[in-house]
Amino acid sequence: MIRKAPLPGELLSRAFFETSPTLVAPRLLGKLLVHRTEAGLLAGRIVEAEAYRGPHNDPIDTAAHAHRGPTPRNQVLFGHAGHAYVYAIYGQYFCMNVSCEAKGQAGCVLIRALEPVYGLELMARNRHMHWTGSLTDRVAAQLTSGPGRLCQAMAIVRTSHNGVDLTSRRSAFQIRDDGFEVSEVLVTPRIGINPSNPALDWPLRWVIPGNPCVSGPKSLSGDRIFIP
DNA sequence: GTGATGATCTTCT
DNA sequence: GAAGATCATCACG
Repeated sequence: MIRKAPLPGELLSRAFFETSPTLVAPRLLGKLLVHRTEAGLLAGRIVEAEAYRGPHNDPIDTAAHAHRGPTPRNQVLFGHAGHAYVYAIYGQYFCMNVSCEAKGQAGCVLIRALEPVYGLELMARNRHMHWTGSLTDRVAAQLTSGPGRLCQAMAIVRTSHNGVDLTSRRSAFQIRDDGFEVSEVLVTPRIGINPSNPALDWPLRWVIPGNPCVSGPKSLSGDRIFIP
């Protein structure tokens, strides 16, 4: 029988995600988002993530899709943890989240940026970019810096991936730990929140400092946190 | 490098 | 009917 090549690292368990997104988001930094496609293996290291809290918290996170309770769009967020929540935004892009918390409670982590690791040429094709064969910092950022860009590069679309269990061995779409260690992260407010939103300044965005693929304004400041 | 603008369409009110 | 967890492009300094 034909045996598929082993995927890098170890699959993250559901327990990893069955807690507050404010704990999950920083822990996801350095992990691999992996997508096994017909055209080849795609994978990127998570370098930026944001937490969106469920409506059971006080005060309510009014920037979160789940803040008014379940709707047809956000129902995945109220199910089991570790599932992909993929939605369309601004008519032409997708954003990819991982559901957190126990079943019945919402909460998720938005994956905002990756550092490309596997399938670079295919990522470039997905992004309609010319592939030169060398991965400069600039090219890496053009591939997967930003939630819309990384979905395009990783071939993530709502119709195929919304609701997929990222913790299943059978899934072509997973998050894995290849042992990469992150010693220091930066916390900042989230990107793209409406200025009139009370949650505008909540420090719920985590990045790997200095990574070329981190999105958003470089001027955005935050606090450094050292992970023991 | 930074900042403004338009594209484009789904979702919820 | 309005807003939106964005991006590419263009002007400007």
